[in-house]
Amino acid sequence: MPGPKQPEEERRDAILRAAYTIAARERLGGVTARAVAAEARVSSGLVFFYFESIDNLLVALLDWLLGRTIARAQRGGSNDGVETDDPAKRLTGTVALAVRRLPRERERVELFFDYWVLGTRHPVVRRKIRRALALYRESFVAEAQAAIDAHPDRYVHTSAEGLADVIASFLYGCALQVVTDPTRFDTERTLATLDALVRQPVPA
Amino acid sequence: MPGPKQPEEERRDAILRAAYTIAARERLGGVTARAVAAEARVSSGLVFFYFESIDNLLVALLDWLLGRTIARAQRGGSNDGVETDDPAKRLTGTVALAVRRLPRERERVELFFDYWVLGTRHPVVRRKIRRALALYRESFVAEAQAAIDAHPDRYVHTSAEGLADVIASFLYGCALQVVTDPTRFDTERTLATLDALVRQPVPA
DNA sequence: GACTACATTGATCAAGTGATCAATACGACC
DNA sequence: GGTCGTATTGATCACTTGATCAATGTAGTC
Repeated sequence: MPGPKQPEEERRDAILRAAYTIAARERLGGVTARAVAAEARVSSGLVFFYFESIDNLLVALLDWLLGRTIARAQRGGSNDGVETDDPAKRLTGTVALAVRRLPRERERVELFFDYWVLGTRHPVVRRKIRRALALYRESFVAEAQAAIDAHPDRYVHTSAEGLADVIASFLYGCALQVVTDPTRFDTERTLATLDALVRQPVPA
Repeated sequence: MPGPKQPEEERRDAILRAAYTIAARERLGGVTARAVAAEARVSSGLVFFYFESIDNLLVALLDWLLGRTIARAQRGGSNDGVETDDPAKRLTGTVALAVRRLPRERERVELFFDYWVLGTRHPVVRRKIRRALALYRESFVAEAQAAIDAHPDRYVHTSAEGLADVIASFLYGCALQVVTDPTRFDTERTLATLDALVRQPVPA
């Protein structure tokens, strides 16, 4: 029974939400035209009517995903930290926040890795993934610079970009471990260790 | 023209090597029965004769890959570092070695991430990947323990396992960045930053 | 040379995929 | 109420995939 049913509500969004539902359940491999159509209670042809190709749908889903994840990461990233006047403490606090958020974000982190693999064949996806990683990295540059400025004697020959890079590496690795083996990864132990590692003892 | 051609040379290994050739060129997604058979100059049926299923072939390839990569990592991991009597310097030297090795190992690291993603759907692969990651992590425990013992005042409430965890996270993140954007990632800058971050100034 | 055990082939099947498209139904406008 | 543009359907095509299997070739044995 063809014909427009709810032209007002954005049918496109409904399909996109259905795609996310499936992706959250069965990962990217489960996102097929038929599966999305079934989930959205829609014919398979309509998926192509709105997105033209499955690749386009996947890219749109990635955009949607990045919009939500990055927005949330930045919202809780720079400003929401613990109130401190010590830039170093502030930076470690930001890192701690990011690590603690990982277990909750597991679903999206998994999808992100899926897209990372997809990006090896899909240039558009690859570009978007790179850009997202770069944005995440750069979100630490400002606080890193402040920390460097506060302890110039310690960070000789160190740039804020380099420091942000190290932080990003650490966080990506934590994300990997969280997704790989959530029960094994001990968030607080890792943070305590990190703290001991970078702690600067006050000169007596 | 059926019939055994070179029964002496292990045909199985030839197929496995062909699978690796394709995987190195087009990643795991390119490893299909027909592609492997063509690369090995063999009929597609023979692939199933030796491996029964493509999943089995992929698992065998993963084993082969892990055997080579882990063996190499352990060979150059603990013993081959710079000669130092300071355990902390020795540990950072080991980490530096691991990071510097990444760009050369890029091909295999990429495949490893492919398998990591595959493991989310494939229990056997998942188990093997987890085990490989655990082995890699544990390869730092001994040196971490030595570093802690040498500076017990610094690493209060810090375990060797926790320290190895942090090191592993950092290295996994570096690996991700190397394969994502090899031209951007600055190995030496990252190492210098890491050094400044964990450097302990001698008390005046 | 016949026989047997094994290796090897390639056509073939079933399942699933993305994509196309003629047919149709609905809403709006005159 | 006709007709026109847009949504929507579902059957259908072309293609790729993993897997199967009867047929066929080869080496070794007696």
